[in-house]
Amino acid sequence: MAEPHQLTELQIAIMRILWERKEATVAEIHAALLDERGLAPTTVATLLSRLEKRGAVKHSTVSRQYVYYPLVSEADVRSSMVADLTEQLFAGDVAELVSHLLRAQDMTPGDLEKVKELIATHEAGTEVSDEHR
Amino acid sequence: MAEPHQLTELQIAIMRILWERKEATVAEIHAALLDERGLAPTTVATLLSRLEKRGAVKHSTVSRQYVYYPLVSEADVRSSMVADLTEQLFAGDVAELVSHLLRAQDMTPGDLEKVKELIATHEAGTEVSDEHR
DNA sequence: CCTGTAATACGACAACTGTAGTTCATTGTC
DNA sequence: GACAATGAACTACAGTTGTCGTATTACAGG
Repeated sequence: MAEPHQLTELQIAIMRILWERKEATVAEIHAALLDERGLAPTTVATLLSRLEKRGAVKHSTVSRQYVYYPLVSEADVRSSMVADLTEQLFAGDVAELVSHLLRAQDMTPGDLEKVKELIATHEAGTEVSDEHR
Repeated sequence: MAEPHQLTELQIAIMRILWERKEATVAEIHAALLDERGLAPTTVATLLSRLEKRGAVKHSTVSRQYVYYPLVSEADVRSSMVADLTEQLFAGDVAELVSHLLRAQDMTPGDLEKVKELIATHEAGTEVSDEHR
């Protein structure tokens, strides 16, 4: 059984819908994906079965329709996948990843601003709780 | 023809060796991977052929041995894969990725220090004309 | 009851990946 | 010149993924 935290693009697309709505029927998910991808309803159903088989989602039955909901959280998947990427491409060095983000044109000046704020907030948060102990 | 910039774990492991050494024979790559993975020499050869087929590496022949070298740079692969991950899991928002890094236990205090330095250096480097590295 | 319809279950197929065995060609040695 | 060793080419196979078509089942109406 494959890691339920390592997902492919399409699988993530499906999970994203589930994460947003907390739960959804096959038909709903199919409808949500119709715009960008022209998938057949059965295709979506197959994907969901497979995701269930490996523990990423689960379903309950409501009047002959399956209602799926996520078993793994978005945060878990993010953590897992970011960690893997960091491990594989940056030898596990998170700072190197950020360095890449800065160096490559990946980060816009706006992003940079936001990041600086994030760091400030983050430090304030951790520092305060530390020092007020 | 699959994107030569989207690589799997094993493929990256091979590319990493090539990136480090600039070039290597099949035997060398096999030797380098022997410790962690117990791959047969033919397995490594197969992987390299496939990587060549899709344009990630190329080889020249030196006295009946293939010497492979990378066609895609580590920076390219990093950019491509980080961008994809950001797109899929963070709706393309780089700041959100960093935010995740901060929030999750992914980043150690040491990493945070390094990141702050990186940002400082980065800003110094981009506003004034700059030096070279 | 009978039947059409809406949903799921099941099976298929092509690509790609990880993994390796087997065959074939080249070349250094007696 | 025949032979063994070395290295590449080719073939294979199972597992996962993306994609569906078809079979089956259950339920609402008549």
